[in-house]
Amino acid sequence: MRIVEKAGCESCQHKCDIFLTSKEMGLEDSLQPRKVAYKKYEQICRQNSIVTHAIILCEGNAKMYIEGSNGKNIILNILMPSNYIGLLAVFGSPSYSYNVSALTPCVTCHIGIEMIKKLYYHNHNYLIQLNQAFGSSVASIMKKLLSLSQKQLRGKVAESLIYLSQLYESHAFTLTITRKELGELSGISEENAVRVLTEFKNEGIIGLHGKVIEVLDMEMLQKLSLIG
Amino acid sequence: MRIVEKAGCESCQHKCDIFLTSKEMGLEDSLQPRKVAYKKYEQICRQNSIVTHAIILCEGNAKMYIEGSNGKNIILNILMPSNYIGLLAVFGSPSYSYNVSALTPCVTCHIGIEMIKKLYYHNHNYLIQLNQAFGSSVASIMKKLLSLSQKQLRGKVAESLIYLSQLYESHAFTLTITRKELGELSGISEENAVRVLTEFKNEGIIGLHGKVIEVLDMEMLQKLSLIG
DNA sequence: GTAAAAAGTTGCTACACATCAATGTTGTGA
DNA sequence: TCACAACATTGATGTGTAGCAACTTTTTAC
Repeated sequence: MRIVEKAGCESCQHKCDIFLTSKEMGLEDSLQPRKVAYKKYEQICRQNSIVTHAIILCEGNAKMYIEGSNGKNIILNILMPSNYIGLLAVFGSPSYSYNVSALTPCVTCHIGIEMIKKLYYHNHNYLIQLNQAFGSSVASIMKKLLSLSQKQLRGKVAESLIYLSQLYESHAFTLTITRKELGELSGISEENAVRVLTEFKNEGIIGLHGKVIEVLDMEMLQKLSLIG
Repeated sequence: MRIVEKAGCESCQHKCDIFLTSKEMGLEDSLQPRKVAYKKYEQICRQNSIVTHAIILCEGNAKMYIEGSNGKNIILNILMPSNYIGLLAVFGSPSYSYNVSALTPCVTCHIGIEMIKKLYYHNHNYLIQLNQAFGSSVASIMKKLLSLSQKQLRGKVAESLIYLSQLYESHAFTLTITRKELGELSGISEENAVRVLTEFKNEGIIGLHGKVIEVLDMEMLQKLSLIG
């Protein structure tokens, strides 16, 4: 990781109004937000480490995941600009309860936790936005909980494909994750992720060419996801 | 459910300062908090229904659970006084993402969402408390996610027993849930919940007499939970 | 451009777990 | 107190899924 510029961060300005507000407040330089660049695979934040900044993803794709005691991971989310990264940890807990690492080269915006707290009181709209983002994260974790414990292979993969299709806002998309990671996103093994993808291709539900996936029969995917 | 008194609610006053604040603010009667009584098994809030009140559990035990499309449940938490019930939904989402129902007769305190929003701005300490409770809920859901997807029977049950022991703050406790619900709490079938309990008893890890469980070897439980 | 590493694919096997069934036990309401 | 329902327990069985191994394809790095 390297710091690319001290302040500015126009790319996430539209979202959170942090920068306008920070200017209004006339904050000293050391409290101003910073942009940081990460290489592919680099870890942006680590489970159990202390939260010192709120982080917003400005460019690139990242995965949010938790790792179990046996070394296997579960991917909770794929993060896109301009998602919050530090969000779930900022106010609730002093340390991260998950990892985030870069799937592609990424640029993030780091905002000191002290400044966030000032803004917290200064701008109520920002606060409500933060809480809403928080809430929808919880809802999506709940969904994953159900999916992992009750659905079987095909239902889990179907759900992941629907998720990815919504994430990329298109029926055709290029995966930024490997088959192993698709397995971790679905809570299944790499091998079974491959097997189910092949099945879906053979059944005409999806088109499959390496990392490029095209959803051909979304209705069927929805159905598969629902029945498990 | 029945409304037992219009305001007051001394039992949760120590926790959130809502009532002191509401008096300071001189709120009209219709906005004052209300106490509500529920019978055993009665549902306190329902998945997908609209959130109109923040709810605090004042007396009794309740289970927070989500239900899947196949009718099977996952119990997220056992709630004790004075846990928040509506918490995860209050600011994040307009509707509940889970169910809560009474395991024993319960008394709750309902606070109109409008009043919560007023308090939100009026008392910053309350706000921070709320966010911290929110955060620890998220952390516990993450833990469950890992447990469900990576541990096997004995590890899951061990984790549930540790959870219950901490919940009741004692090595010996009387379950307010059935074996089926212990299964739902652990993400396994009722039959296997029974089998593992019997195993643990035969191995001298726990004492077992119907609903009364005594943890005899907490260290072993911790170990079992960790290795999965 | 070539070698090495990473990612992807397929078949086979073992087993952990859910499910079914039968039966015993406890609790509850008339 | 009796009858019925809910809860608890144990054994037998089928199957969904992880893990292993062998192999091919793609990507990465020098």
